[in-house]
Amino acid sequence: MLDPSVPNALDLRVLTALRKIIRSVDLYSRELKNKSEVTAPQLICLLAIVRNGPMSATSVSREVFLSPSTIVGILDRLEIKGLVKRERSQKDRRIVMVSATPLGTTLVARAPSPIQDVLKRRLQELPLREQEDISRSLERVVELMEADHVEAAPILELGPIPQKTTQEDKGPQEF
Amino acid sequence: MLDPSVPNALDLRVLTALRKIIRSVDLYSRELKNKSEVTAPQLICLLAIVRNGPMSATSVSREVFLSPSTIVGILDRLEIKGLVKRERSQKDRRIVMVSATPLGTTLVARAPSPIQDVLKRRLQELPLREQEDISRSLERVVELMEADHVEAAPILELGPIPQKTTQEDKGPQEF
DNA sequence: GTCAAATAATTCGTACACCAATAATTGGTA
DNA sequence: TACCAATTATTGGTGTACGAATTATTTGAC
Repeated sequence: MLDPSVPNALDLRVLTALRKIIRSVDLYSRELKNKSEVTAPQLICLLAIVRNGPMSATSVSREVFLSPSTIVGILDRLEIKGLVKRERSQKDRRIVMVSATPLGTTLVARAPSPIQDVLKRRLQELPLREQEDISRSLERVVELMEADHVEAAPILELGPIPQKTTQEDKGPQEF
Repeated sequence: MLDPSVPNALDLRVLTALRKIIRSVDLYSRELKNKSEVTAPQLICLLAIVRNGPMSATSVSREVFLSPSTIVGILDRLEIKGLVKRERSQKDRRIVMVSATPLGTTLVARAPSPIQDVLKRRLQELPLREQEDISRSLERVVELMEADHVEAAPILELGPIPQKTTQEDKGPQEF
C-alpha cells in the first residue's frame, strides 16, 4: 500500500494519517457514549477524579491535558448525570473540589477503556519491536511539533504535571 | 506520571503521544487562524478545492476525510470570507459545485502549511528512512484503529452501533 | 408514467476545545 | 488599612465534528 515511488508525499502522508487518527478517536468517543452514557473526555476526567480522590478543577485540567474552560463543560455534564459532585472549598473559597459520587465510581469500574479497545489489543498483539517502533515514531512527532511553540501546549511529562505559562505573548515567531 | 519502569507502558505511550499530537494540531490551527484568517480545516478544504478544481461538496468530504455535515460549516465560513463560491450544478441540481475564487487561490498560494511548518521542515530534515518509519507507523496506527468497527451490525443492545471517539482527548495516562 | 429508493446538501442538536474576559478570593505590601 | 497582583472557576464566542432528520432532485423498477 505504500508507494515509495512518490517523492515528497511524506509530509502529506503524515498529515493525512494524523487527521484520520483524530477522526477515529472522535468516532470511538461517540461509540463509547452510546455504550456507557459518557464520552471519552468525560470518562477520562472521571477516571482521574476517582483515582486521585477529590481534587480541584484545575488539577483535573492539568492531569488530562485540557484547558480549564474545557474542563468546566465536561464537569457540568458529569454533574448533571450525577457522576461527580462539586463543592466549594472552605479553606480557599476560590477552589471547587470535585469528587466522584458512588454512581460515578461504579460507572468507572465497569466502563470500557476510553480509547479504542481494538487499538489497545491489536497493539499488544504486535511484535514487541514493532510496538517500540510505533511508540518511538509517535513520540518523535510530538517532539517535532512541540519544538516550536513550547509554551503553547502543556506537555513534557516528568515531574509534576506541566502547566502552561501564559504570558509571553510576543508577537512574532514565524508564521 | 509515566513510569518507564512499568513493563507494558507501550500502549500508554502511544495513547499519550496521540493525545498530545491531537492537542498540538488543534493549537496550531488556532495559531494559523491568527495569521492567515483561516483555520487548518478550512485551509485543508480550500487546498483540495484549488488542487482539484470545481468539485462537489461530497467530493471534498471524501477528499479530506470529514463528514458532509462538517464540510457544510467549513464551506459556509470559506464562502463568507469570499474564498470559495457555491453553484448549483445544471445537470444535476442536487449537486453543489464548489470552486475557489481568485482570492481563495491567492490565499492558498501564500498560506503556511496546514500542518506545523516546524513539523514539516523538521520531518524533511530527517533521514529518508526515518521519514518513512514515521509515516508507516502513523498509517499503521490508523489501520489498527479502523480495522475493527468497519461495519459492526447493531444487533445487540439498543440503538445502532456505537461509535465514538472524539477528536479531542483520549485518555492519556492511566485508565 | 409513476412511485419508491437512492443521492446530495443542508439543518439541528450535542459535545468538545480553545482563548479572552470576568468575578470572586486570597495573599502580600505599601 | 487599602490596594494590587495572582489564582481559581466560570462565561461567552468561535470553530470544529458528528449522527439523525429534512428537503430537493434524480434514478430505477414496475
